[in-house]
Formats: sequence, structure tokens, C-alpha cells
Amino acid sequence: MSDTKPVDAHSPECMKVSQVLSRLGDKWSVLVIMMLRERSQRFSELKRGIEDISQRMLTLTLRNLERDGLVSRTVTPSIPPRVDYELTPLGLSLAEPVQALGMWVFRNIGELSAAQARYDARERDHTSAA
Amino acid sequence: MSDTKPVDAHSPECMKVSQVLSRLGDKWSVLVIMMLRERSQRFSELKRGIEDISQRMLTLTLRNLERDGLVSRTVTPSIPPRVDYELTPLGLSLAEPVQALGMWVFRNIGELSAAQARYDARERDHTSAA
DNA sequence: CGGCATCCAGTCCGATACTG
DNA sequence: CAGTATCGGACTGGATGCCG
Repeated sequence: MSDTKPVDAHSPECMKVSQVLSRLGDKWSVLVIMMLRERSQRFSELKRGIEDISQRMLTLTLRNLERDGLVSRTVTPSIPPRVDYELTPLGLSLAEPVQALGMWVFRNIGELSAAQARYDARERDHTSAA
Repeated sequence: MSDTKPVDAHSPECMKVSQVLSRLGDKWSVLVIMMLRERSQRFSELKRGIEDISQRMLTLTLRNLERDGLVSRTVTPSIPPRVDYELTPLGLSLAEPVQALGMWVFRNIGELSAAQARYDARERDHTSAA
């Protein structure tokens, strides 16, 4: 890219980037993507895999991902019904940069936590030094 | 990479990843990071650069980034006061994977929009076919 | 100029209950 | 098993006004 003048926050492109970023930033999307990266899974597998996600939020998250074309939904009309979710090629390709970001965080957890601790400590000083 | 068993959603690492992701997912953080990627900037430069950000949100966003050690804040006690913000090395290194993600979105805007349009069209059918 | 405090609307998300 | 509907609390983000 090498955009020398980088941010035109109003271009449709930037809007889309924000949009995707806020999807990824929601509470569960990335977790779901990461779970599906390995293999397609049923609704209840995902639910168990993530544990403290509510049924409602899992449904909503999957719908959103589906809408973005990142996840596909396959209904098998048996009894009981069975629904499998899997990453589309698009979703799979997204998983890569997401993973890269995850690795960055992983590498820098220490720095991050230290910075936060420092900041909070300074905060406390200011507040208590009244 | 090549983690065969990827998601332990309850590990402190994953919590941190989520945390950072939701910071990036908030409305303005990425925009600010991208603006600072080029050069350090004053509060009002950032404000003008992003335009429809409110003063309040710019302040909050910067505080959060500062807390995470991604941005440093330099006060010059002149009159009128002057405050410069710049990416720390940590923030700069974060900008890379973020940029990668941005590029992914950029490359896939078409797919994304198409998928959304398709989904929404199907939605409308279902709803109107009542 | 930079920033905090207040107030308020909109949204997100969890708990619960019900359906095919 | 998978999903929808409803409600209520918490949080996010915008507008405004005041302060150093």
C-alpha cells in the first residue's frame, strides 16, 4: 500500500474497515472464528467450546458472521435438527490477519499489562494526592 | 502459528486478546493509531484529522491508548498549552498487524458487501413471504 | 488549547421463557 | 437441538458547559 497520506476516515473503504473492526471487536466473533478455523462445528459444540456465551449471543454472533459471508450455515433437517457452521474461504482468509493480531497481543501481553499497571498506579496517586 | 489446539477462551492470554480486540473495535482507536503512524500530532490536529470525533471521545480514546502503553502524551506547559501525542514503539508495532487487517478488508470489500447484500435480500424475502 | 463533568439517547448483552 | 421473543441493566458515545 505505502499510502503516504493514510487516513481518509470518510472514504467508503475506511468505513468498511471500521465496520469489520467493530464486528471483530464485539465480544465473541473472534472466538467463534478461531473455533471454526480447525473444523466445522455444530451449534452446541460451539456453545460448549466457548462456555460462558449465552445461546442468544452465539446465535447473534453467527448471524452476523454469516451476513458478512465469513461463516456458512448448513441445516440438516433431521430429528433432532442439526446445524453446522463452518468458515467460508473468505472467513478462513480473515482468520490469518486476525491470528497475526492475536500473536502480536500474545507477544506483548507483558508490556501491555505493565503499561496498564503503571498507568493505574499513577492514576491512584493523583486521585489520592488530593 | 501452528497451534493445533487453538482456543482456550479462559486463558489469561485469550482474555487479553479479547481486551485488545475490543479496544481496537471501539469507534475511534484504529483511526487514531493510523493518524499517529505517520508522525506525532497535537490534540487539535487529531481532532481536525478525524473530523466527526467529539472532543470527549478523542480524549477518552487517547487515554485508553495511553493506558495500554500504545500512545505517549507530552505536555508543553506554554500558553496556550500544547499537548502532543505519539505512538510508542509498542504502538508502532501494533500498527503493523492492524494495517494487515486493514489491507485484508480493503482487498475483500467487494466480497463483504456482496455477501451482505445477498443476505439482506434473502432476509427481505423471508419476511415479506409471510 | 486541551480537558473534565454532567446529562441523555442508543446500543449491547445477559437472563429467562417459549417454539419447531 | 437450535432458535426466537422479551425485558432490564450496563455500557457507549454525543452534546453541552465549565475550568486550567
